[in-house]
Amino acid sequence: MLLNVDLSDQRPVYQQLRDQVVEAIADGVIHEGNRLPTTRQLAADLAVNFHTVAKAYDLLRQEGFIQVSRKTGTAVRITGEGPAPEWRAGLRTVLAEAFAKGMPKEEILAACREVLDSFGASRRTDGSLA
Amino acid sequence: MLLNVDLSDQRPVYQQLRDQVVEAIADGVIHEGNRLPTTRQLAADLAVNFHTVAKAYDLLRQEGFIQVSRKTGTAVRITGEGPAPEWRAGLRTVLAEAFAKGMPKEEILAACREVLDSFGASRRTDGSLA
Amino acid sequence: MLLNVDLSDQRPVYQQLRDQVVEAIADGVIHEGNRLPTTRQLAADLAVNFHTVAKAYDLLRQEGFIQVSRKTGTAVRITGEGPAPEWRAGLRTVLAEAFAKGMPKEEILAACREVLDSFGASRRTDGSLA
Amino acid sequence: MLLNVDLSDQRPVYQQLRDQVVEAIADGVIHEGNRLPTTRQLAADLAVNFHTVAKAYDLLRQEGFIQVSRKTGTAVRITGEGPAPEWRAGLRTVLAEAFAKGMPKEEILAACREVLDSFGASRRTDGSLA
DNA sequence: GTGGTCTAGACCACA
DNA sequence: GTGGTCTAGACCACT
Repeated sequence: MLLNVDLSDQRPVYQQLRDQVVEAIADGVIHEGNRLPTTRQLAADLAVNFHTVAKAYDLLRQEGFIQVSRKTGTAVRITGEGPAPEWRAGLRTVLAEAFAKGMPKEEILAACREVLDSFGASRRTDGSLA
Repeated sequence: MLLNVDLSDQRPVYQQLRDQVVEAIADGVIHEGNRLPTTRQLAADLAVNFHTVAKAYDLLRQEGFIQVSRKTGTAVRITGEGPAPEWRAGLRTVLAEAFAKGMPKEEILAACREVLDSFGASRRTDGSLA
Repeated sequence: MLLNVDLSDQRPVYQQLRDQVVEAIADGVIHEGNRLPTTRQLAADLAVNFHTVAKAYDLLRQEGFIQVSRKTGTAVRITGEGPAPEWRAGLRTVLAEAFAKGMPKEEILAACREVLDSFGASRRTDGSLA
Repeated sequence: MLLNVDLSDQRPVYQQLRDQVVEAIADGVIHEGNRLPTTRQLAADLAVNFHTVAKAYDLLRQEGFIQVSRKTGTAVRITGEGPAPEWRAGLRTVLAEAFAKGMPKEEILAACREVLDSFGASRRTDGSLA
């Protein structure tokens, strides 16, 4: 079960799914060309409304993380174009939260390094997502 | 005009204000003990309802960034306790967004370093926030 | 009618509702997973504004007593993490009130025991809260 | 400095003063007949408005903890009549907070015992309060 | 004069 | 149909 829904999470369900797919790509758990389950399939597995899954997929498509085709379904797509320009604003806010709470810059940077080190390490064979 | 509202932003207004105050603290633009404008004053300056400002202030108070007193109004408060444990999850998501888009780890780390370098540097003389 | 509002009470209405829900959980009248009425429904039943009920629910959510989901509404959540550290300060004040009024320590302790004995005993069949 | 004011505390200042006096009586730090500072004196020491101190004293007087005389000033008064009937409601709420958070009854009772044990032990010679 | 509470009602996001 | 956001305005508590 790679994707899951936490109802106690503040984020909307579609956002949770979107974030988990992005992190799964970063982790290397899913790769370029891997196919994602159909919206109805994933919705059934997670016991959520399929419109919710569709919204998450649509968001991922707009952001360029996946490619949707009527014939071949939904597939992961690595573009290499880098994040959108707004990305830095989000990074700035997250880092500011820690620094404004008194966390030293070196520790924040160390945390970033640790997180980055955890990316691109995992591999899985079956490619199932849920 | 340190604080401002962008209606085209998808974030709620109170969240924008919260984020801007946190970044202003990280930037060193406002410091321990500095007073923030009164809810009604800031609301008037930004042309939003005072309840919206009050919600932003309440959120900042819950997070420990400010101290609200009926006597002295609202003041910045530096705790030095570090960010909440959930903070790392948010950091992970943000960094994953860049890495999944093909941005190299070194570049991501460089971006983090740049953002951190921009903190704690600014100073302003008048202390006005809006 | 499990929840009710007393306008002559000095506590704000949202605090009364919060306290009553906490006591209802302690009493065992409502359990893990039980759904609370919707904010607008409860507001209508109690003849208060739905924002007031929403504030009570938001407080309970912050404290970890309930879980709010756009999907399933509001549900009771038992965490088992124990009270916040500040809890002892509140306990101390309450006990001091009795002791400073001359109530003997054994009697105070007996009162605590009685109150605790009354918890976790009740059960109700219909599950209606208001 | 027996009494002090914490602006970051959620409680109003007059309530903080009232609680501290009650706890000081329970602790045995101040006794029957001890005189409290004048409102103006205490207000000056704590750097608060003297109306605030007057409000705290008035509350304590209404509750029977102190006696106010134009001639002899304000003095502590132990009545031995026990707490007001509403006291149990407050106790119930505090204990419910812990039990609803999963704290075992024995632990709650142990906490009550510890707090009670801490009462009536202290003594001070000079009787100064602030 | 500050923040807090409550009301009333509109509109939106989410599922 | 649920909760969330925002507006508008009244009144109160506290200092």
